[in-house]
Amino acid sequence: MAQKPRSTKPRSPPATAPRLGRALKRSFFDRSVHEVAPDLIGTTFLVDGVGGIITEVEAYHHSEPAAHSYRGPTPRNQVMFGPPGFSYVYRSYGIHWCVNFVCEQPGSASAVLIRALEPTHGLAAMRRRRGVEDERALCSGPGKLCEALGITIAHSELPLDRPPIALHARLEAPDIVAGVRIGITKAVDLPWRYGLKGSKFLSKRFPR
DNA sequence: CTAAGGATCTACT
DNA sequence: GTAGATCCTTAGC
Repeated sequence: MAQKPRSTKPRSPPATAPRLGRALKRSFFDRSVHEVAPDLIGTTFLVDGVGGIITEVEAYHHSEPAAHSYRGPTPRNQVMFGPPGFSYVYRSYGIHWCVNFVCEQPGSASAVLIRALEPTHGLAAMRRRRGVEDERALCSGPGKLCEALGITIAHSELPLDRPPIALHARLEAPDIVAGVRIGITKAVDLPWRYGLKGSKFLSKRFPR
């Protein structure tokens, strides 16, 4: 007698991580921070294989007072004054780490703050590090995503195209929204925050 | 809403 | 040197 057609195959495997685009080279960052920042939306950012799709960033330029580089080089921000394509990690509010990608020519002192990701790779590691289950709470803020990816000051001043860091190009052009930056008290009106339109993985909604 | 938390920077002595 | 303010945030009330 024919058996019931119930599945003899193993349960469908866990959702596989999305296919990755080509690896980004350091030269990707050798452009205006205002071009690089929106171009980062939709790219995949991994640290030791853990990470996801960048959904939210902010641009900072030395010419405006919200930038750490505004008052010139210091021990903390000196990597911002160096060549593009390197990481800049700083301690925020004495508690969290935040990661930036340095852009433009040496001396331009501009960088993109990575503010949120859609987790796609290494979800178990992220949940363990963050101590929360909800996917939307893993990387929805600059401090949260550093905790989820294991980023500390040890990850500052590293090249963005070498392990442990990897960046992969987006496969399709995303719809991007812009707005004012979050958490700053100076130059508050510059619309230099960029986000993936409609994403559920933002630190905060973009006003319509 | 606010505390937590510690480095960093400015403005002085 | 040292005091005091600030800070690209988050979690929890």
